[in-house]
Parts: sequence; C-alpha cells; structure tokens
Amino acid sequence: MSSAFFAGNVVQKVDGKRRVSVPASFRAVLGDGTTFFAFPSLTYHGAVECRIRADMETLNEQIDDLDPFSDEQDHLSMAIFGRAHPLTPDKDGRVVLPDELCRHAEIVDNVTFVGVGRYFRLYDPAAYEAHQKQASGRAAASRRALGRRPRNMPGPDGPAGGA
Amino acid sequence: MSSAFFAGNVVQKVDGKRRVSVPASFRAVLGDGTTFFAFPSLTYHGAVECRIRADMETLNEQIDDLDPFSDEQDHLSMAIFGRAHPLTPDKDGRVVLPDELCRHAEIVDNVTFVGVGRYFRLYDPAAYEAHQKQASGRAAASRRALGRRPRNMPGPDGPAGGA
DNA sequence: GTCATACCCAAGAAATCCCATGGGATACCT
DNA sequence: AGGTATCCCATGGGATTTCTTGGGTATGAC
Repeated sequence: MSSAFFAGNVVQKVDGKRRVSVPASFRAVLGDGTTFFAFPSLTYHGAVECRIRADMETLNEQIDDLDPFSDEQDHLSMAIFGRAHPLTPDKDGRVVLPDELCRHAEIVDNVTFVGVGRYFRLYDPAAYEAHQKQASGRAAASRRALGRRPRNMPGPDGPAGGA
Repeated sequence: MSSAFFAGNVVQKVDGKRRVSVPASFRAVLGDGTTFFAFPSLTYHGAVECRIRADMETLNEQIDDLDPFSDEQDHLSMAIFGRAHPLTPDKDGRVVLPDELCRHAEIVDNVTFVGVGRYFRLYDPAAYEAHQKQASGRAAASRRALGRRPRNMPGPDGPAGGA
C-alpha cells in the first residue's frame, strides 16, 4: 500500500570523509537508521539510484524469473546487485558515499538528493539541473502517456478504496 | 472519506520568510496539518500544482506502469516527483514556499490560491488574472466537451459574469 | 602501526513554534 | 435596525528546536 514515497530535491554537502547528511525529509520516509541500497542507475547514466530493501527484493525476484544462465539475467544481477552498496544512516543521519558511486556520478563536494516516488536518486548538482531541465521540457508531451483522462485520480468510487 | 474538492480563489501574502497562510477554506478540505505536494504545473507553465498524497501515489502507480527504463517514464517522474515539494501547514496554517517554486511561478509577495476540483494551484496574482481571463474566453467553446450530463451549467452570460 | 569506519560533540544556520495584533465578518443585545 | 461584542483568520516578529556540517575520538581490520 502506501509504501515509501520520496519527493522533492535537496542539495547536501559531501565532506572530506565522503560523508553526507541524508535529508531529514527523506529520513522521515525511510525511518531512522534504516538501510537503503545505492547503485548506478540503469536509466540515466550519471545518477545513483537508492532503493529500500523491499524494492531490492522485488527486483531480485523479477530477475530470478528470467531465464537462468541467460545473458540478461547475468548482466542485470551483476549490474544491480554487484554494485549495490547498502548504506545505513548513522546517529546523525549521515552515510558515507562509496567511492565507486561518487566516481560514477561525478559527485565531488555536493550531492543533490532527488525524490522519484518509491525511490530516490543522487546527482551531481549541475548534472541534476541539466537532467531536470531536459525532463521537464519533455514531460508535458509525455503526460498524455498517462491516459487521455485529465482526471486520472480515483474518485470516491474509484479503484483506491474499493468499498 | 470522499475525495478532496477545492474551489474558489484567494490572494494571500508571502512574508519575508516566504511563509503563506493556506486559506482556511482549503485547510478545511485538506484537514489540519495534512501535507500536500506542490510542483510546477505541466499544463500551464507559470503555475504551481498542489495535490494531496493519495493523488500523488496514484500518479506514482500510473507512471510505474509505463515502460520501465523508458525516457517517458524517467522524464515524467523526474519532472513531477523530483520537483514536488511536500508542504505541511504549521499550527498557524502556514507553509513555506520553496524558492524553486516561487521562481518558477514568479511569486514574490502575493500568491493566489485557486481551487481546481480535486487539486489547487498557486499563481502570481497578476498571472492568475491573465490566465483566468483567457480561460474564461475559451470555456464557452470547450463547454460542449463535457457532454450533456450537467444540466445546470450556466450559459455564456451566466452568473460568472462581471465582477 | 596504519587505515578505514563508526561514534560523539559543538556551532551555525535554517525551519518551526508560539504569541500578539489588526481586520473583517458574524452573532448578539438593546 | 442599530450598534456592539465575539470569533475566526491572516500576518508579523521573536523564541526554540531541529538540521546540517565540521572536526575530534574510539573501535576494529589488516
């Protein structure tokens, strides 16, 4: 049901030890001291994707359902699980960003946390601005993909509540 | 629990801390201290769209149903969730408008809250006047798109007239 | 021992709360 | 009906708490 929901964007500093404060608003969604998993995004090269454990497990099942020994299965599990670092916020709400991920996303001394619904991403601030600009530009057109109905929300009798 | 319904328009002041009173009438619909999500409108550039959590989650599901890893999916979720700031009215019924949103809608020291049914929008007062004027002009023509279901629709010279 | 990781503490900045005031609208009393 | 007392809401400002962030200290691996 109402699993985690992340939204908004926040810029945080990365210190000399590669520590970063997970924004309080995100921590509130995660729950204090809850581990999440960070790995290079498959969708947008240059971002790090962060997901909660439940999502990782779902992903695992989906990949398991693929043909075992297939290249697909192998590649996906290597790309995701092989590079997924578990991160647990410390008592001050900070995590240490693995060097591999920083290099991947070219994160140096600032990170932008971006909520994307059930997961969030990490970007270099400049890269985020660029990607966001592009996404916003094209989103208006893509909006039709959501169905032709502007009223895409369930009503009182809608699918949400049932009875 | 019937779904939210927002109507009417109210101009509110934005103070030096970028605080704004959410109109009492809107708060009554939301429920006290209920957080809602504000993001740049995809349909009308220059407005901020505000939706309740349930709507955001529905939107999230719809976007999830799109092709995973597609640009479409990526752009929509970035444009909407990445810029959707959760706002929670404080005990005085006020929220702080994120700078990003103020800049987007060119909101400076006044905001117009506009009810649009299940959600509401924020405009710069002048921009609202302009948009409203234009919308009213086209509404008469678009009216037939509604079909003939609502029998009590005012005509072109209906009560919504002058001022 | 050296390096890496996790913990603790402190200070500045920012967000939140709390209270007081001004207006406008409504309810009430005469 | 006229006038007045109340209530509710919007708004300003100051006090408090929370968040972020820098640096120091312990724990443990190698």
